[in-house]
Amino acid sequence: MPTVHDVAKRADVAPITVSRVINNSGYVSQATRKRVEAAVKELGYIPNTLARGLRSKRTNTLALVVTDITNPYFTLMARGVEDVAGDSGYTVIYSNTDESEAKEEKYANILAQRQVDGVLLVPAGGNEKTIKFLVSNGISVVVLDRRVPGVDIDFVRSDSEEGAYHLTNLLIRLGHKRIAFITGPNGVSTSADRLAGYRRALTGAGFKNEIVYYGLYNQQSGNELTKQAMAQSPKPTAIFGANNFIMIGIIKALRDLNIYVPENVSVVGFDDLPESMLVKPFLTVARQPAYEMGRLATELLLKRISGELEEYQELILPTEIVERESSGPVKDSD
Amino acid sequence: MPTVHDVAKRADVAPITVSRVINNSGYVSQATRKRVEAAVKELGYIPNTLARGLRSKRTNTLALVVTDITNPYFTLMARGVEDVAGDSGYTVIYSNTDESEAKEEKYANILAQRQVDGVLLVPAGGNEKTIKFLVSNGISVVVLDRRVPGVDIDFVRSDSEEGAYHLTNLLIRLGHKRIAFITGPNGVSTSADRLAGYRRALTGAGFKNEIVYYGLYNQQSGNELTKQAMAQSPKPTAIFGANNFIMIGIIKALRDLNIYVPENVSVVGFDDLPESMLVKPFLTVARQPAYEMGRLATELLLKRISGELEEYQELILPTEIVERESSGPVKDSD
DNA sequence: TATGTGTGTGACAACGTTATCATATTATAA
DNA sequence: TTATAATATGATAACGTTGTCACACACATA
Repeated sequence: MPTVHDVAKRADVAPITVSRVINNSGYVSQATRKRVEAAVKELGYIPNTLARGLRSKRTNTLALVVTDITNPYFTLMARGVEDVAGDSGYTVIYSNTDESEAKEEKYANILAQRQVDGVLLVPAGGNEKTIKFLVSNGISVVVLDRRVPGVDIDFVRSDSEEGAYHLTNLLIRLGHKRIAFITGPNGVSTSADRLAGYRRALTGAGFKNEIVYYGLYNQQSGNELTKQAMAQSPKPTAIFGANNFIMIGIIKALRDLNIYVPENVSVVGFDDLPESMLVKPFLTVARQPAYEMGRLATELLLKRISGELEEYQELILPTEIVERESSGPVKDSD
Repeated sequence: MPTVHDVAKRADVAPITVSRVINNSGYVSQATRKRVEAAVKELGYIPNTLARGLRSKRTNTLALVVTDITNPYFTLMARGVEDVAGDSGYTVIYSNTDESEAKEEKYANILAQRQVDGVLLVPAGGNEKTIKFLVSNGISVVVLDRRVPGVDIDFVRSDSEEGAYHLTNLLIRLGHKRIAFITGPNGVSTSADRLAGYRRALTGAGFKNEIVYYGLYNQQSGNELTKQAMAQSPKPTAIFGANNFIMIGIIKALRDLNIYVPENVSVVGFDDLPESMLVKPFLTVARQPAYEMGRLATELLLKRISGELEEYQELILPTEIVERESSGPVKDSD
């Protein structure tokens, strides 16, 4: 492999001049630049990012740490991240925590070893440990999707409370009075915020009977909790799933129970599913602007890295209610 | 940030001994190891992978280059890669080429700069340029999913020809005689192989009327070509989509045309869709063992990197035919 | 004419780690 | 008892790049 030295020798300049040419920094005359560029091409020179990073303290690498990259919500977010990062010459490393703080810490350690310039983090728990660890190792952090109380850092998320409020109100307007809320882990802020929105809507309508099930943000959990909910008497006439996978679990459970949606039970929830994978979109949802969140968070992170930012930011984006077939008026008998 | 030197000073040893402890290499006495480990902990020492890689020539990084990581086929493959890589202490970088050779070359260059130890490549075109470039830069390569003729390298893919043959035969057994084949780009080997399987089945049944449409491996292309196909007279009674996104395009086009599946037209194709995202699996498919392919390819790559392999391997895994509701017997009138 | 500013180039050292070679001690085999 | 191997530790240099400082020249300004 040729190095700057080889290129320098061939172009009859000092290595540092080669560096200036490939980094487009400092002063280099047109003639010299041409000679160096020719030498680079002739030798097939490829700069070594390890040596670069070691010396310059910048790796042009970001990390996106999410709970589950196969969730289309995070996949779309990743696209937003990738697009902004790529345009600025950054490479992105992805990691999955599966909602485990242990995994999160493990990855944080790896990212520190790799000297990434910044991390976009969807925190697995409410724990601030990872954030502090990264920051103390000189790595900029933007927290995505979730709140972490009492930490001075940049945040980007959508308005879970407001989205859940509107979604619940939609059900109430359709005449539903017994609305079950099936959500994720108790300690995760999105769970709490969506629950708060659901509660605000119920309270606003004068309802006192909240029906809440905590579980995990996955299909199986949604499935099991739906069966629990539908075993009660009287049954709920509508179910709110706190994320997309939970919603699918709900729909499948209802089908197993021979309960039609929306004729017998309405279903709504958070996060859309990708049109590219569906024959027909069916679910009424509060859609989070995942791509935009990824974009904004990355732009924020890059500014933070370059030091152009003073105060910490907290960006909260609105959700969009998309009404489809899974929600309908309550049956008269209910 | 503390370095090996700081740790060494604190543990009263030479830096190289610290290196031996954290790498578990060479001889270190129990007592010394304990002291070093204590010092590492006390100082919060984190090894710098840049320096490590620069000196040792190994970065413990692999890259997975696919055409579209949002395709669940590749997402599942990525999981297989990640699992094996993670277990062996490797980090994985992901890149999307969107079937563009230009992007592929761009990423190959970035990966070379980053000194990755190996690349798992789904080649965008039939071009061997990228492969040769990587190999010439000392990077091991395993080619996934597609053939590239005339290149000495490791291959892992599934048996497209055989899968397409069985799928087509399934339609023939159901009485279909006019079977349209909607596929991806002409130059991509999976297109060619699946077409070959389709042809072999037709020939075996004595049919002469192949109906083939080339396009892209996406929903829109599947959609448009289906409308073309259904504008012919006589219409096909079954359509074979060469991948999952094409299939979804087919289904949507048929719905737009008020054609029922499978009552009026049967639909089959390659690649399954993730159960986690579907309310109800519906499509009859040849399922490729994507996770297993990812696993095997990564194991192969790691062996190739460590030099324990002599001859180049070519692993071809069988597909699994999953019969569901989208395929049914042809109507009598046809 | 003296001074300052923009331009162009290079020498040197350092980033943090580990490969390589060297040395010393202890255990084992001949 | 001597030779040989296994164990334990360290000194030195090198990986490939760029930050920092230095120097030289051209031109403009006071």
